[in-house]
Amino acid sequence: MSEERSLNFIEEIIENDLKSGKYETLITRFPPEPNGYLHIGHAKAICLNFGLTKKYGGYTNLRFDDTNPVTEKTEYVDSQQEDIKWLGFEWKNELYTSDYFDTLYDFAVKLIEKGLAYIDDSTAEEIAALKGTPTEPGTDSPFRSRSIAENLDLFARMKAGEFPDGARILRAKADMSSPNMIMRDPIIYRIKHAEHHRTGNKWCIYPMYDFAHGQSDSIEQITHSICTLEYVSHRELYDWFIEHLEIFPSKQYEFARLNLSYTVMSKRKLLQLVNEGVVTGWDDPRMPTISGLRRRGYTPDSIREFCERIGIAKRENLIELSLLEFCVREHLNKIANRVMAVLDPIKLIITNYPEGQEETLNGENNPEAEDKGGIRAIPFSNELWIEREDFMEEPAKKWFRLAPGATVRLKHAYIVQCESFVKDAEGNVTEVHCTYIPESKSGEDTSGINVKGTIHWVSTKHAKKAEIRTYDRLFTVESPDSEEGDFKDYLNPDSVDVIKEAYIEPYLANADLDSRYQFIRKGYYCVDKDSTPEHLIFNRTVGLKDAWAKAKK
RNA sequence: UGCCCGAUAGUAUAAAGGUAGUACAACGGUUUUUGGUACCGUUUGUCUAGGUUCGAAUCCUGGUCGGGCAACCA
Repeated sequence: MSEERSLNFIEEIIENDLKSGKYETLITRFPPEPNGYLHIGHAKAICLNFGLTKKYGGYTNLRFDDTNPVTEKTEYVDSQQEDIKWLGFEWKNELYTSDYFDTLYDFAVKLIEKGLAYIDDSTAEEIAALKGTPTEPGTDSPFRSRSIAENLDLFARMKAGEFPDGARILRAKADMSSPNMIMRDPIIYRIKHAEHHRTGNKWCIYPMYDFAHGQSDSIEQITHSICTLEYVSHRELYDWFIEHLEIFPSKQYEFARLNLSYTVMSKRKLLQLVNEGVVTGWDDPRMPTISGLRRRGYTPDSIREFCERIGIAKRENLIELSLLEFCVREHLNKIANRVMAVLDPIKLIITNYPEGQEETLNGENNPEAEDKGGIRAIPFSNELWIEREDFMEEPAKKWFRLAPGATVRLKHAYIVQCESFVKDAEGNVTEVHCTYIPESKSGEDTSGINVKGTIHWVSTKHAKKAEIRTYDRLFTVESPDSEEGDFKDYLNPDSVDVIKEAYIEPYLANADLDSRYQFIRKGYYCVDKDSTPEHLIFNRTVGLKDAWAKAKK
């Protein structure tokens, strides 16, 4: 409990600000644009912002940064809220930048009145041409010296809808020769005759990000406005507006965004995968979205733990997927009931176990749980399904499983010895014939025999069928973003493998959407949302560590 | 070419001028009715060249490398 985790740089700033009395209450915000689904990168920002106020007191607002009506939708607002709640966080106020459109308009008027903003009639191309380059200063627009009265009049008429899209824009009169390109008279309002998901057709001019974000922070008295590194150069402008508008001085701090190996994180690319049908939707279990991870079987705890472990810093990073997988295994190991499922079946026939005889075995559900998770009944008979890969005609060295003459334990049941096997015309093994040792029954073993291997099984007569979807990384390379060519050139063709008919023990027939299971020796699985009682579908969240698979290489 | 940000094991992240630590990964072992878990151990690091200092990952200077900035996107 008393882990002395050192502070990250943002926590240091906050502790100093609180200690010095600069602020009494910490107020942060999480400000997504509702133009897509939230992903694991957002989870990092969510855990940071909400985690900070959880730790130091104060509160966190949820603010939808909805200043661009053409990309935003209510569908996204809803999904984003669901995902934040699912992660386990509660916001103080649900707010929208669009709530501030009137105030923002007034701010713009104030800037014009102070001679710090002007209407520019230039085209986008002309503005770009006069902007200069990083090494050469920009040139003043011919409209820069317009009178305040004319600017006021034109701005009012922009708002009134007198001009078509692109005819004019409002720019801040900052510094056309600033070494910071962002300061070269940034555009702050543009004309867009578009319907907004909240304000409808009330507006036809919309503020740009730079003219909305800092002011919104200020209105909400956000003390620490935390964003990612690409906004570093915007900070100068952020402060400039606050200073000239003479409003509450929120401060912006930047941290490095999360990059995860074997996936992509930009909304644009994720949207592309969805639109082009590469994946089945935003919640495809292979997606790094919160909804995808949820459907995949990740728990909120494991994602929060992951965000905790990756840390907060300012250097670019690429986190290994194996850390995320470690976090989910660690949690699932504690909470998932163990069950048996055979994914690639062959028959095991116990020749000395009377045909037609059955017995019910007891299996503890989770050896990691305090009460072992309780016990469940497992039906046993003379004919079982076992995993094809658990039998080897010619055993490799250090092979612990079934092979001619070899003995193994059937989990929760008896020790069996392989006597013979049957192959089909193609040479594939179809049946393994064994004898069992009656006095080796699990829990009451008096046989004195020790076996190296234990394998899982399902009684053929009692087995239920299920579809099993096994997922793997979406891309074949660690960083699809930084490879040559299109990122889609590196898609993993085997990112999903569907087994239509696997056999599962009857206990699983009642599995519900919230349950997590460990299929013994295979991995962690959950019920997919498409599953029905008639057609059960399980998704593999993550496989178990497999020392044997490694040893084979 | 200008400005800004950054650089510590394979990957992340600590060490606020004083023993370079932790986690994941990798490797080896013990335990085990999951080749899982748990536990133990091993390997691997301060970008570079100078300077300040009794002492530098830390401060200073130069260089190198990586990233960002020229959307009527956020």
